[in-house]
Amino acid sequence: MPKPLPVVDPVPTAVACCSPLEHAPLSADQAQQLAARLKALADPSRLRLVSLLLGSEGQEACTCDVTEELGLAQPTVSHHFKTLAAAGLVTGERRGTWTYYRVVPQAMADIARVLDVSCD
Amino acid sequence: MPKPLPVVDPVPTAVACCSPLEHAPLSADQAQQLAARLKALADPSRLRLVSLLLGSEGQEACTCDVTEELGLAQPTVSHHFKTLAAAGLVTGERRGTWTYYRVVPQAMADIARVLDVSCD
DNA sequence: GTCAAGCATTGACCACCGTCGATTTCGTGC
DNA sequence: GCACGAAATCGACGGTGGTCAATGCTTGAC
Repeated sequence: MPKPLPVVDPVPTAVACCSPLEHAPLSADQAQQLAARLKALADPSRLRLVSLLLGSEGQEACTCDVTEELGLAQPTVSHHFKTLAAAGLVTGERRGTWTYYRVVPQAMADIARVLDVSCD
Repeated sequence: MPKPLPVVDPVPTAVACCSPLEHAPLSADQAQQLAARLKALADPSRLRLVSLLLGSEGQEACTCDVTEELGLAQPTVSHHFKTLAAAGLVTGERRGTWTYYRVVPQAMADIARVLDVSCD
């Protein structure tokens, strides 16, 4: 196994009121954790994937639904879903032949809150 | 010139009330733009850099101030600052021998707003 | 059981990126 | 002018990541 896709834990639930970026400087570990989540989002294909999920019927979609729209091969889409899931940004549920993915809004909001440094 | 560091423009000022991620699926171009900004943040060293700037006296610092704290060589820190500046996340101002960098809060907030999809 | 369809996994290729040593540029002070 | 210090640039190395073809796995239908 070349690398077990670290599976980021829940999300560092912003400590106090504002962004933890402002106060105590990020430790190397904290920075590593946050960077892992941001890196999962920092790809055009994955951003479009998230966007497609949010804009789909019932805010969910299966791989075959988005493959064509993204112009990517099926394994590539599957790989991106795996990356997003490992970061906790989406969840996948198998229903029959298809696997339906949906965004985890809380995970997105948590990241957004950490980045919002305009509350001072 | 190996690549002119695309210098992302201002920031796509979120269109309406909520995140543009939810409505019309991101175009390839939009996704590319947003990914470029996120990629600039999706690195542990650069996150710590931002954090150090925000936590510094006057919310600014010069390269020599943070080099030691990050445990990186001076050219590496300079490179990270350049990356962040190209994404519009920090600005640098030369004052005498030193160059002082500071975070652009609005740029951070704009990214945060795009990612916050919890308003539906 | 067999077959077909949707997904996941593997392996490989290529590009990009983080890092550093060496060098160069810029600003200050003598 | 010259010397010193801070920062930027250059060149190179190693690692990571996005992509796809080929393959394997799982589910549902017959």
